[in-house]
Amino acid sequence: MLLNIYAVLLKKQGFQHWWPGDTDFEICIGAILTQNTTWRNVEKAIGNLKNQSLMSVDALLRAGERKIASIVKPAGFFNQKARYVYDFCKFIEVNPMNKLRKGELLEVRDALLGIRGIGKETADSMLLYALDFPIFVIDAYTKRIFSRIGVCNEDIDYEDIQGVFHKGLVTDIDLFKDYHAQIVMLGKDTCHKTPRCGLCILHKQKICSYRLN
DNA sequence: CGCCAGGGCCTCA
DNA sequence: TGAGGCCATGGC
Repeated sequence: MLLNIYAVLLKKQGFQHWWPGDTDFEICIGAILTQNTTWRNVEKAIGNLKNQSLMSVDALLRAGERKIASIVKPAGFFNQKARYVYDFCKFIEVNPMNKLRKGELLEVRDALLGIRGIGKETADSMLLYALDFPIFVIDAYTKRIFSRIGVCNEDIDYEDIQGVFHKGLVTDIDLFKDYHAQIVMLGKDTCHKTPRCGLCILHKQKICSYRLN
C-alpha cells in the first residue's frame, strides 16, 4: 500500500534528490527556516546568509541573534528563527554533526528536541537528511494527503502517523528521504488546502477518492 | 485584497 | 495533553 503509493509518485514526479542544500549544516539551517514557511522565502534567507559568508557555526555565533534576524527576514518569524538558529549553533558547537552521526538515533533525537525551536518535524528532518538516520519525516502535507486517502485523520498525532510509515516500509534511508520529498512535491503542486484533485496522480490511479473538482 | 505556507512555543485550563 | 494565540514575509 505505502510502497505502491510511493511507486506511483516516483513514476509521475521523478526521483527528487532531496533535501536542497550544499552541506549538512545548511540542511539543518534550512529545516529551521522553513518552519511554516514556503521554501521560496527560505531560499532568499539562505542566499543572504551565504552572500555574507554566514553559513557556518562559527560565523553565525559571531554574528549574534540581532544580525541573524536581519538577514533571515525573508523567511518570516525572523526574531524567533534567529534565536532558534543561534541556539542550534550553540548546540552544534558542543556536539559537532560528525559526532552526532555516531550516536544512537533516539538519544540524538531527544538532544535535538531539547533545543528551543526544534520540534519533531525539524528534528527528524535533520536526522534523516543531514545526519543519515533512518527516521521518517512527517509534515502537514503528509497528514493532509494520507488523511484524504483514508489512512488516518488529519489531526493524527505525529508519532502515530510516523509509526504507520515505520511499520509499513522497510527501513531504508534513501526510501525515507525520497518518499518524504515526493509527498512535499505532491503537496506543493496538487494537494493544497483546497485540493486540485483533477491534477492528482493518486486520484487518477484511484488510490485517493477524496473529492472531484 | 485575503489566504496560506514543508512548525513550534507559551499559556491556561 | 489539548486548544488557542502568537510569530511575519512574500506569492498567488
